[in-house]
Amino acid sequence: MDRRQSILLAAEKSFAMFGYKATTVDQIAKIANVGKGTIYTFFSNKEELFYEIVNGLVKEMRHIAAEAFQEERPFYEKLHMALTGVLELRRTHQLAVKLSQELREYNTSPVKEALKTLEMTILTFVSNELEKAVEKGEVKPVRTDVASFLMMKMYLALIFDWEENHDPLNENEMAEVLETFVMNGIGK
Amino acid sequence: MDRRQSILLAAEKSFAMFGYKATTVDQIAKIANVGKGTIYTFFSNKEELFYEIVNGLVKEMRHIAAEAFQEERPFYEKLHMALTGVLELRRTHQLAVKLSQELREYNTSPVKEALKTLEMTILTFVSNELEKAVEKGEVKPVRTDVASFLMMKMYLALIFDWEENHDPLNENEMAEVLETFVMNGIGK
DNA sequence: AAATGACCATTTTGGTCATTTGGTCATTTC
DNA sequence: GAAATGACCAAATGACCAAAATGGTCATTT
Repeated sequence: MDRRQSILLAAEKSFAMFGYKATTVDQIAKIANVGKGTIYTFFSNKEELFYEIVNGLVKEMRHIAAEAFQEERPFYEKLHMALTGVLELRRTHQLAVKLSQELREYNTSPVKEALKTLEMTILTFVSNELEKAVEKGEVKPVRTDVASFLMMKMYLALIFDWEENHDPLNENEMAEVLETFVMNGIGK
Repeated sequence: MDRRQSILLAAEKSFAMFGYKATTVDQIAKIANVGKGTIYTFFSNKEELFYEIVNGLVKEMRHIAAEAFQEERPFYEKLHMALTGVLELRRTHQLAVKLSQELREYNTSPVKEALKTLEMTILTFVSNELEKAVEKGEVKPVRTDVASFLMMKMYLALIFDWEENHDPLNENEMAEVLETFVMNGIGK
């Protein structure tokens, strides 16, 4: 079996199980059935290997978002599908979950980078799509960078923070209030 | 001078300078020119004393928000003034700033509580005012709990997180995009 | 009756040192 | 001879422990 591939698989498994800090290169080598040195012929160090793994997640997210925006629908429906899809992955994917926990607990610096990358990926994607929508005249002209930032923050807040202090919302309740703020506002 | 008062003053100064963890009861006593035991005749322990101080901040915030909402203006203008005012205090008040730093660095648990209280205070206030506005017919009917949560999160995000990865916005740029999302949405 | 600080149990700190870790490279393998 | 390996090393980590500091109490003082 492809050695590089089995290293990546082993690393993904270990990072997802134990996080970045608690994963040792030795361990990855063991799981991958590979000498430790071999890892360093494919990756220059542990951190690079880690980013390679994270990059997989990034691609997965972009894929989900891209699929949502590919459909023939109103802008907001596509946006909603993309953001909920991407953030649901972010919320359930074992690696992503483990990394969030590690960040809270240890502030591991490469993990911070990684999660920031994930967020930036989503943001960039949304920002581009919003720009297209503005150009097509589907939505009002707005500062797309700020607007997409706010939209993502709203989704993040409802999906990740709401339940901290409130009873859970069902999908419809969430969708409804988000649509209000994004598309119509609460003004009369 | 009133002993209780001078203890509170000393505590506020010390918490604001060094944070909760790094402030010792001995130190407070020294600054207040008071025996350590005296502190325990007024406050049952360090934590309670701390909450007393935090409560001061809470009151200050409520005052700022209440003043904003007292004016005779459209709902959104009052909301904007209240939130920017309150969050500006939160962003500049030495104690609040120090506590945020302490939370990031040490996750000190009473500090976490305290900052959560601050956030809850703002949220409750906004929620109540929004409810009034809905009843008066000034804004659309919405789930006020979720709506106020989202509005606060938007303001928090723009005021505290935006500059992490972007060039600063001036007041007008901020106000403009926030008004769009709160009152009008980006839909045509 | 109110204030105090010496006192105590518990926690935190600072420093040491054995163990572990990321990374290298001389040797082995195919 | 190119690729793989694991023994090896310097650096980082964390278990350990003595010493210091801390929150809180209470017998004594004011």
